[in-house]
Amino acid sequence: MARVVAEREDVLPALAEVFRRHGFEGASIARISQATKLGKGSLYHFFPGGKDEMAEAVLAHVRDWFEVNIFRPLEDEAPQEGIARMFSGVESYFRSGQRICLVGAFALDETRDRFAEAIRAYFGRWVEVLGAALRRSGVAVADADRLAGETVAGIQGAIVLARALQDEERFRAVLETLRGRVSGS
Amino acid sequence: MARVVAEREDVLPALAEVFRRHGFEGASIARISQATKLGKGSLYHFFPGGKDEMAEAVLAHVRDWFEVNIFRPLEDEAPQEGIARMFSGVESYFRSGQRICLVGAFALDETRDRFAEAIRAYFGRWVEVLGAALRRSGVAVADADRLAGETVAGIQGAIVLARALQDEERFRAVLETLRGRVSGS
DNA sequence: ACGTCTTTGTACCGATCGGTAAATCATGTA
DNA sequence: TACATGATTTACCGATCGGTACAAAGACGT
Repeated sequence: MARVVAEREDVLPALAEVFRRHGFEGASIARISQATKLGKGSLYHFFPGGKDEMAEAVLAHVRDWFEVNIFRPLEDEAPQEGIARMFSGVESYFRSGQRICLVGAFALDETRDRFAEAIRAYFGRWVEVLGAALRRSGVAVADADRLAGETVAGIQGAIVLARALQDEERFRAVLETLRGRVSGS
Repeated sequence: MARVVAEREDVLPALAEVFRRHGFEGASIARISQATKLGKGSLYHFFPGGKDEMAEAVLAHVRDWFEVNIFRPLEDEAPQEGIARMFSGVESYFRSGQRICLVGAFALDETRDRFAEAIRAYFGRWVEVLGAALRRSGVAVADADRLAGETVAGIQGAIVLARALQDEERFRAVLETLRGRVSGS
């Protein structure tokens, strides 16, 4: 009874990796079946809505992870600590740019329209909660939102750049610079 | 005789749009045929190498545009002018984040491996040429490369963020901030 | 008008696509 | 042991995938 939910949850990380590597269109059911070690039958048993439901579940799973490990600390802890936790959390989560941001990737092509709400919620909350932390740390209200947007954009761009140049040091360098921006000025 | 090349060139913008909207895997031959108004026969006549050759041609075409409109001005003009031209050029080229960066999108999923050289060359040259302009404008050698990377990453991230939030004002705001970074500090 | 070379439309190929259906298997309970 | 319920395997569906073959049509110099 609890096992059904548990097993579905257990598959989400592998499922997420397929979507990350191949994108929504490139993630074929055959590939998903292989990566999750679940046959087609089981797959459609756990996700009757097909690929769309799988992607939706993965997006929710990612969102949950960020909620617990990034967003909530930004809200609850002291600004400096929350922000420091965000940078280190992001760096290890994205494996220095070797692992991409699933939500960011979905935002780029036409699959964005299919999952518009989940994508908007993820980035909207990130910018909002980081902006609030910045305000609490003394950044002027007029600058906080702009600085939050610059930072989130910078992280997403760092992933693109690091993958393009195949240089994870570049990812760390950009994040280091961003870290200086939010604590310095 | 010259017409053959000319027609192939004429199709590249429409071809690029298909890859932009659907990604490499999502850009089916049927969709490409429809967008370019070229039948399968003509398509494989102009691009005997199939989809891979089409994508390669599009990447080269994009590269050429940036070479002429962004990279070379950064090299040839005064640093401030070249940089200003870069920002305004990028803003109109990406249509305030409504149009994505094809090269950046390719860098994210597994199609990166297929076109690794073209992708690396594009971003490598961008960072390099922007870094050189920054050095000429007086930025310390130690900071120029880092600032260039931050800027290019910021632009890529701004596209992601603007599309995710469906807010082109956000794109302009991030670019405005980046503009201040490279001229200010 | 002719022959040549480029361009196009169309039919077709095997493979794979996402998804369905139903039979079978495993498991826990009464 | 008998039964119910959840989980899995397997075969199959029509549609579409990327790509090929080839003949008809068009363009063009002579």
